Amino acid sequence: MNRARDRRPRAPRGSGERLRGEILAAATRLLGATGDEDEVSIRGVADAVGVTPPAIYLHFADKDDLIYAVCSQVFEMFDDALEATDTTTDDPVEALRARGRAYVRFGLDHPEHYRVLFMSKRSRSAKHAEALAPGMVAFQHLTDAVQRAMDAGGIARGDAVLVATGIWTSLHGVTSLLISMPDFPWPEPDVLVDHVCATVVHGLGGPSGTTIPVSGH
Amino acid sequence: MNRARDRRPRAPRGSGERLRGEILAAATRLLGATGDEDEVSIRGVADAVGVTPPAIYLHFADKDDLIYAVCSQVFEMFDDALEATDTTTDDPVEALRARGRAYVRFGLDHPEHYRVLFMSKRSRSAKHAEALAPGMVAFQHLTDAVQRAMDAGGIARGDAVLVATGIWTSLHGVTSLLISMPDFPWPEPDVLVDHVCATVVHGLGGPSGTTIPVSGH
DNA sequence: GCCGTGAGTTAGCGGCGTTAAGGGACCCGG
DNA sequence: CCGGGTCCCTTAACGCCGCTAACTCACGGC
Repeated sequence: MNRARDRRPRAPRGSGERLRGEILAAATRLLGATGDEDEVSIRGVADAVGVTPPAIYLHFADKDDLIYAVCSQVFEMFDDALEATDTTTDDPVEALRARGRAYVRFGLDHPEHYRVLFMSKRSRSAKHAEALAPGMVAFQHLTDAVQRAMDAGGIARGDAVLVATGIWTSLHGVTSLLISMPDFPWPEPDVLVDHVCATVVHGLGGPSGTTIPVSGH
Repeated sequence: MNRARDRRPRAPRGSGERLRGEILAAATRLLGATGDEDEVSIRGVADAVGVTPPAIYLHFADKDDLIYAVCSQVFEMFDDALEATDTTTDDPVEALRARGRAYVRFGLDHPEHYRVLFMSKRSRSAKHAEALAPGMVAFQHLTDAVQRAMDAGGIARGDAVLVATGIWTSLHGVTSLLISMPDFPWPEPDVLVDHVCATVVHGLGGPSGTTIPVSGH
């Protein structure tokens, strides 16, 4: 491993923030390498940075704070990634599907971060809610996209928030199961994602008699 | 707490299995009380039973083995609970919806166990797969129910396994998010579950022009 | 009555998150 | 040129954790 056993040189006077950045970077690297937050230990991070464990606490309140900071960093790109899909099409229904695909892709691209924010058990702290804030923005944007699809007549009118919630939970279901049960005999992820997106969207009504492209065997 | 600090009387000769049962019961109780597997410690379980920690290892290989045994116990009722819904209706599409509602209800009734089996990170051990076996039976039965709905013309024909997978992931999405993000402003769980079930099923096609009962506000 | 064996125990290892207290280099006022 | 403050980090330790090696001790069979 990349152990920096050699003590890191003392930081110059003004730069207390610098260590914070190095800790964050090391933690990010370790979380990515192990794929498991429990494998990322305060002691391990300290060692990778070349510092002693208590030094971490000068910049982060506790381990959760550090982990959330790492995930928060990644999730700042979350809403951007989803919003970017809006430019790919003018059809608001197709836009919903593209958004769904982007959601799942983002989760699979950052499985550990996704797990920490959406699948972990310590979901009641204020820190967690804070780290999750970008996700809440993304939810609002999903609701907006649903409303646009309704206004355009692409899907049946109804409670946009409820419909957005339903879409979100379904996409989360795909994402989280693909992450946590990699050994299940899944169909090709793309096929599954497209199927769920199609099911969810067309299930909302739309032009009557639409035939669903259920991917046959 | 219920600490049984007093040493438990020595077990008679033949009854090695008895302690196993007591350990399992204590672990089940502790998991239910704390709602978090990490809060259930070998030392805590041993203390609750009135025995020293190493005694646990006479009956369980390691902590995961114990936790999985606890969850496995609960999940033996899983498939039964879902299959029981089949007797409630003759309409195979309505049967699918009833099955979906039962799935979510089971997850919410046993959140810690559901989390361990479907949302935890140590999902690669043989023990885990074993504990999950009843869930796999339930998946097969879901696939069968989907096939019946297709045969009856209730939903569009297609790959029953893919469709079942899509239904499962969507239901899991609702269940797992309700468990792990209790503070999100969810709609009433029943409303959400019914909405997702309706969306998923009607999204699969069926008689053209079906109007979806999207629950408006 | 001795002896094997089943059913536990005592003692301890290495790891964890976290905290209290201390030290040493730097900057500034004198 | 020197004393003091302050910032950055260390040393030492506490109390948990999962887990293991080695031992004890009562019971049942010969």
